[in-house]
Amino acid sequence: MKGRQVTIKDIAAELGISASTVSRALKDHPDISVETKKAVNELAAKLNYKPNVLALSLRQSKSKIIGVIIPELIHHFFSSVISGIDDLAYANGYSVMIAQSNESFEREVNETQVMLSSRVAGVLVSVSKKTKDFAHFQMLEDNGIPVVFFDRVSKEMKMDKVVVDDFDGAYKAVDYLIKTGCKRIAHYGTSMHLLIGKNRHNGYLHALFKNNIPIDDSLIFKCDDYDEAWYLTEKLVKSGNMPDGIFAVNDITAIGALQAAKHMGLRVPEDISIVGFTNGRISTMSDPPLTTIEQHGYEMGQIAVRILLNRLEKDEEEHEPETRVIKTDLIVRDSTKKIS
Amino acid sequence: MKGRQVTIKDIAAELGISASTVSRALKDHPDISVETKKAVNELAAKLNYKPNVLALSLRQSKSKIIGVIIPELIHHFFSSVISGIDDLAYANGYSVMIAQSNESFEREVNETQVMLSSRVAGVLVSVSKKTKDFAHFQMLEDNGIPVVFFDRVSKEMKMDKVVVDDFDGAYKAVDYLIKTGCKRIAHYGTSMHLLIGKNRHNGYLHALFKNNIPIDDSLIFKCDDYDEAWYLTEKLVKSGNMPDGIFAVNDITAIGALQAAKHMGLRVPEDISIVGFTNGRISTMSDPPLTTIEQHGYEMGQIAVRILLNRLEKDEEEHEPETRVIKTDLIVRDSTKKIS
DNA sequence: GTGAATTTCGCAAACGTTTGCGATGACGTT
DNA sequence: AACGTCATCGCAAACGTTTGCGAAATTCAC
Repeated sequence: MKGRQVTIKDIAAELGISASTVSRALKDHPDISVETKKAVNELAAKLNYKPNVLALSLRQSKSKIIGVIIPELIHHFFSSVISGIDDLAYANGYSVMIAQSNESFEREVNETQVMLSSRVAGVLVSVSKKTKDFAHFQMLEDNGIPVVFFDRVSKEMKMDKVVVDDFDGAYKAVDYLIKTGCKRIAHYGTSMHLLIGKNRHNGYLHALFKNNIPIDDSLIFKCDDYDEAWYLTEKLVKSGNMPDGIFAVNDITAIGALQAAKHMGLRVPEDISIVGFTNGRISTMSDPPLTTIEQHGYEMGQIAVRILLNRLEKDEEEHEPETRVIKTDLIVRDSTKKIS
Repeated sequence: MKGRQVTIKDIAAELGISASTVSRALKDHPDISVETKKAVNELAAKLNYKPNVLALSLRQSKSKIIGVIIPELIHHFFSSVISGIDDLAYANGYSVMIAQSNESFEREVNETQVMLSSRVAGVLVSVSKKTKDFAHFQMLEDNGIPVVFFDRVSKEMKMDKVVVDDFDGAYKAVDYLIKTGCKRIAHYGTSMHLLIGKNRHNGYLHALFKNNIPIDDSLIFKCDDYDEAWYLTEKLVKSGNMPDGIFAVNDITAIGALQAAKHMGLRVPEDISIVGFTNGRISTMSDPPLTTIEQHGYEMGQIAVRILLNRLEKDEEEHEPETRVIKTDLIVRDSTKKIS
């Protein structure tokens, strides 16, 4: 059963014609007679011929593969982005090669080498938390491989990006907290060297400012996962310096805070309101279900692919980098009070 | 900036030697003098030379790409499997090409064609719910591309498989419910034409049998998602025919039941105990956190890769299909009572 | 100094495909 | 009869790499 795969030459030999004729016949070239075309197509179907894309790619020195580099596959947000990428890529005849950096800079660099080696058509990437040097991506561009960044981006890169409007999303979240009566709102945020962290932070600040609420630095924390949120929230309750609202940088963190608060005897949302960010599957599963910000990951993936494809078919010499911003939506559930 | 990529010929030309010498120098062939090797390696580093794997794969008619076909990327379980696949593949110098069938049979067939066209080294697949005909996978094998199935498999396929011990997992879950005092245990199950559904169902039955509890058909339901579980549980409570334990086929379903039960005024686990299956991220986020069965998705991915790689390096003519069964673990949380 | 052994390298073919160009033959036109 | 015009097809090169084989050049032993 260990069969070689059938090639154009096999068809040519069986039919007693040349490989070039078979090639042309298969793509309906006008130079080929109808009978020959018919014979070729029939035999090709019978032998279950599939073109060898390796040879094809080698010939025209470009492949139909889109590379994707992400920090971690298991995050719901990233898998929804990839889902969007895969669907649109598939619809356009491209395949998707994935590589997770596992938040390791070395591995991320290594993956870019692999992408280069594989001569992918282009690369979509969300950088790892540790990445502060972007030379490896520039290297891809220098070798003619377009790069489009999504979600996790950096300001200094002058390349195509598609990001979520984190500032506005954070603003909406905090503004809603205020509108529902919260006066002392904490922010559980992530590292500031990622734009995403900075922008959400600024959105938070802006909402306070717009509503004439003074900024209280003692309510702003670096805290971006479940366990940290548990610990921090527990400590806050014990300290007696409890806020009446929390805006967390992601759903996991929000739920950590939510559960800790409940565990400490607080009622959500009566005693404290909590808002997350991402609208992952888990946000509907908590008790109460979490008010959060929808990031439209699937659409983000599709847009990234579209930008890449556009650039590939344009094939221009110089390219003006573009930044696409995706609007967020506030999803109101029961971890916040209603607007009265 | 739109640069061609550096090839072995470029190095050869610049150094005034032949391409074959460069090739041999790069892989430390003994035929090449130390000085030449040094010169080649230095220039290769300077020019940032990366071998073109397309050409390489074409030459030895086999690539270093592992294809993966799955129903849906966004399921936590599948993304953890892929994570395991990717990590081990990466460690062995392979890349991973993914393709989601979106539970569509046509697309699944199509993806196998793409895999064949891409001349991948092997394919790992979890079949779609709609797949009842496996000819397209046999076609891959006939063309010399090994296939390893995981999780969603079918009995009649005589190929390599790696599955979770669903029967035993279900048994453990239900047995635990019984040991903690439940007498009337419902099963929210999935379609029986997937082995996974049948095995979990049988595990449920076996646990009842072993504990001398009569089987009550009115407690067995086809119900495998969040909304269905909500609706069904609500109906059960209203009917007054409420069970005191539920074994659900997955976490999502379990949480749907859990929330509906709470919403109807029942206490979990005092009035009703609930066990899920998968141990996804969400199972820690519900209130109370869900008792469930750990499926070891990450390990499953790694094992699938290992089976594939073994087969690739063996390269034997005839191959005896192997089935690996992964043991599950019961994860006890607070949606069930304690053993007294 | 001769022959043999050894070191170091290049030639060319091959993987499967595409494509510019030229070749062949049939046919029609003068 | 001589020519041009088509329609149909094949040759060969190219993409980047590996590798068997042979060819130089050098070294060694006598």
